[in-house]
Amino acid sequence: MKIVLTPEGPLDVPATLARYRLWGEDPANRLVGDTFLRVRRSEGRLWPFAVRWTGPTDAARLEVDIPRARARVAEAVTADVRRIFGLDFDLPGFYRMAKADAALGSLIDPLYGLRPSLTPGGLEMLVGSITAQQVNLAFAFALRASLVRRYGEPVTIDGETVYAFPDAPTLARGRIAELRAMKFSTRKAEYVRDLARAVAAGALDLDGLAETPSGAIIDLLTAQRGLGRWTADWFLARCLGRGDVCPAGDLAVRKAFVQRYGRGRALSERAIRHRASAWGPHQTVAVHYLLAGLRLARPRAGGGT
DNA sequence: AGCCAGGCTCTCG
DNA sequence: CGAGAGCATGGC
Repeated sequence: MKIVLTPEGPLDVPATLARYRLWGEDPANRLVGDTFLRVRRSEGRLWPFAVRWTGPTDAARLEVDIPRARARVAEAVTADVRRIFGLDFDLPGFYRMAKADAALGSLIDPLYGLRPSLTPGGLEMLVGSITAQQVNLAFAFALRASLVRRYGEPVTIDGETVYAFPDAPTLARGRIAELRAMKFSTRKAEYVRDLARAVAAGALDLDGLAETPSGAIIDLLTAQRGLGRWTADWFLARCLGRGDVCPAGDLAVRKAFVQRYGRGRALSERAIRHRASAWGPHQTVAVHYLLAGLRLARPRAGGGT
């Protein structure tokens, strides 16, 4: 089945998807030329799909191809695509607000059409965060890639292999020694396995949080060993797609605030949250622009986040 | 060699 | 509480 999506407002696909290639390969989110490949789990089966894009930033067009799928699966895949390409963020609204902010205003033009890319799977998002704790992102990508190749399920589409991210029961059965061999620290291996166990046992329901207040979600997640405030903030922003989030503890976010708002001086986490709160529902988008702005300042930088 | 990477837990004062 | 050590690896 083929579906066409036309975003409201601008969409720069290469900039939006840059995070899937800037620091390494993600076998569960593949970029092959002008095509994005991923797998959806639905009705107990795996449904690989391909997304191609055409048209200019102001009139982008996404063509989704889901071989052999029927309406129900196609609907679920469409929801995934909307999240991955950040289609539900109000970019025009963000730009109207950003014009009044000296630092954000200067980023509109060079990053026009950049959207936050959301991760459809809650477990995938959290495991990704665990791998990224405290280490450089290239190493984090290598960790995640080996985990996906070892525990995920490969599927072929368009002659390419893309992996379904491992499900909770599979990860829950993972051996610490095996993860250690993949260069996970013992701690991170435990965090991943224990998180997967909690999800598999139904003790932690990551799919039923749509209506839960952010504060309650932060409490819920940080009660799980291995998940702190930083992880919870990014989960709200990049998994649930909430707009009013600023991961103020994030090293790169702090760096961006020093650069744009600190006049060379570091801002406290508190000060960063306070300043970001003025952006209201556009905080998540604003933070992504600030992060991409960091790379913009350097030569040969991409536009991703 | 030594410090830093888009953190988190645990311990100790 | 807040501060500080430890975690494991790779890049510079």
